[in-house]
Order: sequence, then C-alpha cells, then structure tokens
Amino acid sequence: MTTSQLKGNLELLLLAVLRGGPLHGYAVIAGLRERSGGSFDLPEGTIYPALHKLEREGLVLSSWEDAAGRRRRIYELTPRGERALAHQSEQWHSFVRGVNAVLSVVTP
Amino acid sequence: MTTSQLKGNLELLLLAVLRGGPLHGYAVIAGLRERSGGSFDLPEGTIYPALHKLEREGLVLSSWEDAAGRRRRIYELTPRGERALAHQSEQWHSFVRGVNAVLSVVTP
DNA sequence: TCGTCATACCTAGACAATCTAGGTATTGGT
DNA sequence: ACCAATACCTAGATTGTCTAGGTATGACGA
Repeated sequence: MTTSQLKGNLELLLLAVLRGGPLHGYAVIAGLRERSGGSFDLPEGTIYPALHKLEREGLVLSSWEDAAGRRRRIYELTPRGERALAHQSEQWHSFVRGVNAVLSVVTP
Repeated sequence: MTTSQLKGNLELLLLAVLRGGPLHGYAVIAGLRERSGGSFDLPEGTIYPALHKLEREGLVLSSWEDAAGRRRRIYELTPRGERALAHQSEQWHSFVRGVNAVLSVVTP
C-alpha cells in the first residue's frame, strides 16, 4: 500500500522486531507489516540480505529449525544487538527531532 | 557534530527551508545547520546537486544575483514545490508513525 | 603584503542501501 | 494436477549521499 523506502532505518526496524523474541525471516517480514499497520511491506530481497548483514555484524545470531519438513532460519538478538538497538533508537529520535525542527520553520 | 545520513529526506528538508523565503545555496546549508541545532551540517557536494535536481523537477527555480562582486544563485519554491512540500511532509509524518509503531513493540 | 579563512559555486566518481527479478523447494487447498 | 502461500536465497540495477577535488572573491590578521 504505502510506498516504502526505508531511508536507512531498516537495521533499526529489524532489531526492534526481534526484540519481541526470536523469529524466522519470513515472520520478520510479516511482523514488520503488521506492526506498522501495513506501511512496511518489504520484499524478501530486502530483508534476507539485511538479516545476513546483521549476523555478520554480530547483532543477531541464527539457527536452523526444521518444523514440519520446513526449514526455517531463526534469528535472535545478541547482547550487542540489544545495545545497538538502544543506540540506534536514540539516534532515530534525535533525527526525528532534527527534521521536525526544520519542518517547524514553516509553521512555528 | 552529529552523524548525518539524510535517509532520503533531503528533498523535504530543502523544500522546508526554502518555505521560509528565497535563499542562495550556501545560505541553505547554513539554514539547515542552524535550524536543526547543528544536527544537519551537510557538505556542499550533497546540497548543490540536490538543489539542481529540485530545479530539474520544477519544485524550485533559481536566479543569479550579483551582490558585492559575489555571484549567488538564489532558489525559491514554485507552487509545485509548495505542494510537494505538503505532500512529503505528510509522508514523513506517516513514516515516523510507522517506525515508532514498530519501535513500541519493545516498550508498549 | 601575504597568507589564510570564510564565502560561494561546481562536478566526477565512490560507496552504501534498497529493490527488482530471478531462482529453489515444500505444504495445503481446490 | 495445479496453484497459492510459505520459506529461503542471490546477482545486478538503481538511487541517494558523501568524498574529494576544482574555481574565484573578499576580509582579516600577521
């Protein structure tokens, strides 16, 4: 529905969703879609590579699960991932403040 | 000071700053820096090309001014630019709502 | 007077994030 | 028997921002 364009916040979003508990990649996509009210309906080609990158960075770790003949890769936050989430969360809020400050030039 | 990364919102920021009245490029940079409290201290190599693009898109128009032997290119919003600002402003706010909704998964 | 800083503009190419478009395989419903 | 949904994957295109270079003027202190 809504036009996407994650604007460099995908990492934050993924960490936030995983904060709710371990999830496999496909469920991460569904989770983002639901929790954002449909705003963030992201293609697999965006999510999977991003999760791989998070793992390379040590912010999440993954394990294979074999549920009903279906292989799923389950991701969960590492302690470093939680710290990164806290940090990026702060950065996000300060970014929002910055943009809103500039926008409020228009209507003070 | 703060790490930049405009995250695809530069166009919105430029339009917002110009909403306060016509400015030349260098003043746009200063304006962004001041109004954001120093958060957005953007390099010229980011701003100038972005302004050129806005002009190609018809959202701003420019004229040369010769003040004290100094050539300056003055930018101002077009009606289309004002409409774009309104539209992108809305998109920005809904994007913020989306991200915040996902973030609040963590702390409901 | 000489250098250097701030003003004021510019562009080419590098880099990084996201998306497109393809691929594989299983399960479940019609 | 077939197709949709689930579930994973990657290569390459596209786009936005930044780096790093360039030009030229005016003001200021040494």
